[in-house]
Amino acid sequence: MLKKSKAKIIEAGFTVFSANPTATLADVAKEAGVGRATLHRHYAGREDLMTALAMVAMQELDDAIEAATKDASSYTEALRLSLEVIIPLADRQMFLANEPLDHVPEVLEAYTQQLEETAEAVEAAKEEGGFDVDVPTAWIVQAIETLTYAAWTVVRDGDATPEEAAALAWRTLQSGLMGGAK
Amino acid sequence: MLKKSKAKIIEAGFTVFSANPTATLADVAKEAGVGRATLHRHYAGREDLMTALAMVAMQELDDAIEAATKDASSYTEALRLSLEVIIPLADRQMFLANEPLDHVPEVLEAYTQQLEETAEAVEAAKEEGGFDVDVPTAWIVQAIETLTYAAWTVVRDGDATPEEAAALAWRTLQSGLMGGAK
DNA sequence: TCAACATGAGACAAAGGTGTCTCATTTTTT
DNA sequence: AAAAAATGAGACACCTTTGTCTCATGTTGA
Repeated sequence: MLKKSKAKIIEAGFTVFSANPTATLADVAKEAGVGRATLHRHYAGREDLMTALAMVAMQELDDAIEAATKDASSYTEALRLSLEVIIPLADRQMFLANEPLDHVPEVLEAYTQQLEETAEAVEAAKEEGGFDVDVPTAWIVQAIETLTYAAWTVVRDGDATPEEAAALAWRTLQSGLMGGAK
Repeated sequence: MLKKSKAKIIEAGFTVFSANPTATLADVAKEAGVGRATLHRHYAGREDLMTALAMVAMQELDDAIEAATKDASSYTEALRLSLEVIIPLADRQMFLANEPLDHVPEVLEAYTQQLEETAEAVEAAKEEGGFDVDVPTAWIVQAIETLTYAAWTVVRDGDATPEEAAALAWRTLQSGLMGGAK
């Protein structure tokens, strides 16, 4: 049952650290229904576990985006579809953002590549007319990331359904929230 | 020199915790050029210090917004001006977001009130036609918050000046980033 | 100058988290 | 059934952080 224990620990890690980023390894082990020693048998320490969680989270993101954009009709549409599928995954990512994992080459590389892929998609969308070429790509990438987070929070707070939140985030990105006349 | 010590500790708190949210009180004391015992004389413990930091940060925000919107011509314009002045203050706020301070009544109340004030301003701006009345206020508030954060990050990363970032954030909110023809 | 107060430095104990190890038990594989 | 592997539980030492206390020094204000 080696695989199962590792999987249970990872899943517990997401659950526990999402709720409390400073939770202890004992908390994680308990949530996983596993002895503390067993956790250490699979992951050398806290940083090891965090690294594993980060890698899993990023892989999940990759997979979800890959699946969602498989048959997108354009880069712009691919970005919209990505936004949609990323929202439910946000809670598996957010607690990692504040984890100082930049010094782990493995994580840094994967993260950097993810950002680059987004940037490339944005540039491609620009050529399609999906985004204004005069707006810096760095800004568009940041806006996508943070609006995804915003969408996740309003869903979490019960202020919108995932579909509604995705639509709002995309609209904000594309055409903003301006109203008509009074 | 009582006042000065407290002030130095607070300032050091912002500096140190911004760089590393899990820094120790010894780190803060050192940065403040103050003995660790002195820190404890002014703030009972870590949570006390964090609470003080949160209150100061929120007060700064209030003051900045108050000053910036003093002679705004409309609620919509007031929101734009607020966005502008908030961006440089973001680094004094962000590290507090991940601090579990909800159980401190003092902080919770101030934070709640701040959100409410923003929501009220948004509703007022809606009536002016600044925002579409069909877009939920909760979304607009979240979008303002997260785009402010986005603006702060691009400035931090050297990808834009504060003025550029503020303009980009506001444009995103108002009319989005859509491009014209290819 | 003198008294009150604030401070720095260091010692100290307490608490919590971490990592390691052992041993008995359970589970899996052969 | 027997061997091998994985696990749970607990004990243990180690380290860091925290909070308290004391004492000598420095600063402020009367």
